[in-house]
Amino acid sequence: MDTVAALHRPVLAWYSASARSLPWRAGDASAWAVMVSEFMLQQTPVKRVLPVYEEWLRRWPTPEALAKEPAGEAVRAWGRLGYPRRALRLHAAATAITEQHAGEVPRDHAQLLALPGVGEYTAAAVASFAFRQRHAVLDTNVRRVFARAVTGQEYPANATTAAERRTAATLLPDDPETAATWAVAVMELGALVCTARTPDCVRCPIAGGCAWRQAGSPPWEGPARRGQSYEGTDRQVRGKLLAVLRDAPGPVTQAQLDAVWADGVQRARALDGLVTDGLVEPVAAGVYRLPG
DNA sequence: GAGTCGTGGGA
DNA sequence: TTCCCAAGACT
Repeated sequence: MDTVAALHRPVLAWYSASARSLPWRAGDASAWAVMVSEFMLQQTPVKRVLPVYEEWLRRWPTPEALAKEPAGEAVRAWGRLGYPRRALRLHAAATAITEQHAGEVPRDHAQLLALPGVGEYTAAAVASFAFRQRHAVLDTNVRRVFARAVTGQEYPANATTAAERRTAATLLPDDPETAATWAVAVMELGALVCTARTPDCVRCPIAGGCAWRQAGSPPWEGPARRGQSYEGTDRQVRGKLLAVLRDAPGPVTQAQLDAVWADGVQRARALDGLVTDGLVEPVAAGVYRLPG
């Protein structure tokens, strides 16, 4: 289909001219560096990732370096990025890479997918960005660009569909190197131009062929996207509890934890969840620490 | 498949 | 100010 190939040139040209200079995109960025960035970028804005990423790569330049440290150090160094289980999983992935892959991030997509914390998106992203392989990379940005440009809807559905995978596969350039650049280019287009709230169609290289624009930019009529209530949830309590652990040099007491949330029932439930997840370790009666 | 899991900044 | 949501994974 010429209509397919016709999308490639303008998007690739736009990316060449407009891409952000990000450390994990530098020519000397290792596969490990790419993997660290992908874990951190899951549901987290680039701006907040940057300083933590730099610190992590300086401190742990290889999977082996991270694997040598207690998981709690990874959790502490995660700082306030959010979803701290990612730190635990990244540490576990580093351990698996060290023990099962001779310290080298695997190039094989299936082996990547088998690592802790690596799902469909991250496996494709690492294989594509770090190893320049041909994979469809479907993140929230890409899904939104395709929903608009191809399907003519303002937003994609909540969960990735088979139709989206077909679309992504169809649009993927044949040449692996070109496919890898295409993947990051579409993602960048979604992040900078085809944004969720107020797309900047004036600067969009494919606005002329965008199905959503051609349809008059109709508003989203699908099911309401689920909101993320936060205030008063267990997640908020977990965050407060873990912040106490992160900010303390060593083990903390029950009293220190009790001080951050009034509801004892909810507080106990949240703490129990953190212990179950392996983010917190009981050391003695009423004493807790980050995992050793 | 729907719920859970943090955090903070921009519109 | 309030609300939306930002390169998902896992159960």
